[in-house]
Amino acid sequence: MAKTLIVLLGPTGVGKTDLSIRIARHYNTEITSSDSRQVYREMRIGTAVPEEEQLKTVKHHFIHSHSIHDYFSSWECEQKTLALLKDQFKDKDQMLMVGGSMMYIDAVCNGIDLIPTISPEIRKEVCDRYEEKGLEALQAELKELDPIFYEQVDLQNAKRVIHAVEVCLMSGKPYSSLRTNKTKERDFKIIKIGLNRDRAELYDRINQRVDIMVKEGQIEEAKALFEFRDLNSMNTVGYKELFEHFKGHISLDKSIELIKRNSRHYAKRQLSWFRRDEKIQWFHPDQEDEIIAYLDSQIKKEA
RNA sequence: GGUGCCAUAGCUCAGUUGGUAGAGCAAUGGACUGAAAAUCCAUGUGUCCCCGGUUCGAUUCCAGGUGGCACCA
Repeated sequence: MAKTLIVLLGPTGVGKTDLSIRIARHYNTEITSSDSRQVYREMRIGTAVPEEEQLKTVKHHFIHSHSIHDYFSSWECEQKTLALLKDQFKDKDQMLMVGGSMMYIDAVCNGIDLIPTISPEIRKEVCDRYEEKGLEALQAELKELDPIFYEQVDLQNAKRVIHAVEVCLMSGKPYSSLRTNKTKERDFKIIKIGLNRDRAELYDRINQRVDIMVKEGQIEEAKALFEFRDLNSMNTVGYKELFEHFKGHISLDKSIELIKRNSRHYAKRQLSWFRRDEKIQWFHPDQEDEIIAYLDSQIKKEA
């Protein structure tokens, strides 16, 4: 039988976690996470990590596996997840991957190109130049270093321009020459289940979830991490807004309102990314039986 | 009960000396290759409270009604 990776994806707050437990138990398998924030053990309430009970019921991987001080990226996600799957598929036919981080999912399913990790020195150098001379200077630099990518990139997006320049400097090659645009072959089958619900309903759930997080101690959790606010891992919805409040820039109510709005925006961006993936079969989270039936039929299909 | 003010987008409001309207926020669509819960781009959705009157034409002016707020009883 072909080994199968079941991917359960969808926007934040849609209800992936609860369903994932049922699916994992149905196939008597474990869960690997594709969530760029739940990997960090210092964050619990604000990232809506699965409940203790759920973690006990089904073994999870890449939940709280790293510290906010660690470097983690979609490349690590791809490498580590593939290694885990290789190991798990020795005695399992199915594995379940759950999470909403678009690029992480993409990295595992399709792979990403080999690009050098940017050294802190280069990152600082390029970011400083951006601060001092502005976006236009970096655009001009990119035009010199990689005229091909210069034509493709969204020039208004400073992060993209900065990163392209960094890669060129780091590798000594044009960034575009490292981008193969090829999908990597996997030696396992992939079935993608997308969860979605009515937009108003989704936003309602998101808003309510934020209120619950606050009740459960999100403010205290964020306060304890305030000193690490400059870490990239702390550039996270549910924390960065509270940091603004701690700095005295906005009221507590305003920061909570912003957490809700930013979560909604994130959900919208996730849907926008997922929509173009034709391999995703979409369901409402309540359609548990339909989902299991669909998975069963797909697993059998090519076997 | 009386007087005054207000009623325009999902919300807060601006505006039209009479030619069917626009800001902020919210919202919507999109992009995305090692920071991605990041970052960037685009988009105005409307019985201008209701009913009459004046007018070629009323969201705008006038009368009445309804609702809200304030003050006086």
